[in-house]
Amino acid sequence: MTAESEKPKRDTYRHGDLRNALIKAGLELAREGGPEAVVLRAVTRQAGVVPNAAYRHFADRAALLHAVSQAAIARVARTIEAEQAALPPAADAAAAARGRFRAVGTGYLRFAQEEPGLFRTAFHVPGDLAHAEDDTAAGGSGLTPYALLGAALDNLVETGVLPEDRRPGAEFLAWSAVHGLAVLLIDGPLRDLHPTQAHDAGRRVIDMVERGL
Amino acid sequence: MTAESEKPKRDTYRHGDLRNALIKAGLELAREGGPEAVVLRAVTRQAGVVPNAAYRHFADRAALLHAVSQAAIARVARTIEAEQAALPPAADAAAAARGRFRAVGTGYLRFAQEEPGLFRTAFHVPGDLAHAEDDTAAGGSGLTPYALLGAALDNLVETGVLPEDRRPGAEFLAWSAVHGLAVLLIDGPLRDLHPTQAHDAGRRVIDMVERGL
DNA sequence: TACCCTTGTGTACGATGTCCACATTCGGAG
DNA sequence: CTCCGAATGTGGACATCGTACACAAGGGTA
Repeated sequence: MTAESEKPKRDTYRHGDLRNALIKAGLELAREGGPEAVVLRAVTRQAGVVPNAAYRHFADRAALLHAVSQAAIARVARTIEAEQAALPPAADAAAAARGRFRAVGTGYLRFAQEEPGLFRTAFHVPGDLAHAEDDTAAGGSGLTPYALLGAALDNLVETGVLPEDRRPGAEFLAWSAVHGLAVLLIDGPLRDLHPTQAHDAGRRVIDMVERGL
Repeated sequence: MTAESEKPKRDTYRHGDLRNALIKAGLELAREGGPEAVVLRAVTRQAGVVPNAAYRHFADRAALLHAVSQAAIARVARTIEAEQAALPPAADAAAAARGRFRAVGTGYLRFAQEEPGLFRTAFHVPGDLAHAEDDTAAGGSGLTPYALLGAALDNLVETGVLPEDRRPGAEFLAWSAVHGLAVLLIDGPLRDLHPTQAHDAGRRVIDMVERGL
């Protein structure tokens, strides 16, 4: 039991890239077990280093967790981008904008289901969403999930799908609905829904948002 | 610093009502600090009892936290009920049903803002929502928050405000939106919104739900 | 080559959750 | 009324955690 973990035995005294190694190990632990599984000692153990070594790169456990959280947010962004990239060609600009908008929600929800541990870590208290502007939380396009949502909404206005006067604050409405569903799906009563049913629930929520925005 | 807490010095060997005392102390700690502040040793300390005494009433810390969580959910229910009770008389049955429905969301959001620690504790992983049927989570009317929402939706159908074919699964839609906003308000980017603005955001989300249901 | 700043190590401390054996008391059976 | 077992609280111990402090190793630069 004790000797199951990797033992990346280092021959050099210096690690070379500890900071990233710690974040990587943190992501692995967060993947199964969520934020509370990101235990400082476990992370350093996995990196083959003594616990205190972490303090050369992070002020404390909270700082480490924050970095891991940012990395997780970046993965959310990537999933959304992938969802958008996989979209079939649309009839017109308006339809394209709608598709891009819906893909934000779909990708977000898909990530929540496929990687619940990372999802919980990504949006862990406090203010991970608030610092969602840091580029450490961005995906391949350099945009955070929040920024991706904003861009999609802008597009909706440009193509005339969404009236301009409804634009302000629209991200809060959309984000609220989709994030709320994600929580329900992860550890609420919709926890063990079949992926197909879950996808269906996602469709319904996004429908509601489109109608109600 | 250390000697600030109450010292309910017991003269009797038996406490008499430890179980409830522990839950009460847990609620106090959860109030400021959320679920992670419900520390077993701190709880027993506050009850004037040795740590191990808790194990006579709860299997482990998780069980204790669960009980505290249920109590917190009950408070959510009470807040919703109060919100509904304070409603002005409505013109007709349909308007009344609408009011009751909106009050569920308003009360929920109010609780989240006024008692963020308890709110986070109430809906803490895992499955507090799933066990939301226990009567330990019910308010004065004997209904849990979830049941209150369901009842309000039923009422909406009865009075013809909501088409019957839209009823199934409607609680998920409504709950998703409102809960998502609550999270945003508590530790998302809307964290430090003025209460008035927050209330406004709540109105907008509930509007969206009504339109989009 | 010599020095110093960065990075990793070792040891130690207080706090936490939980286990085990023991002490105290209440309530019912005789 | 007494005694005894079940319920309840105590005391001590252990592994693990986050973190502080002093020290060691080694790489970059003068």
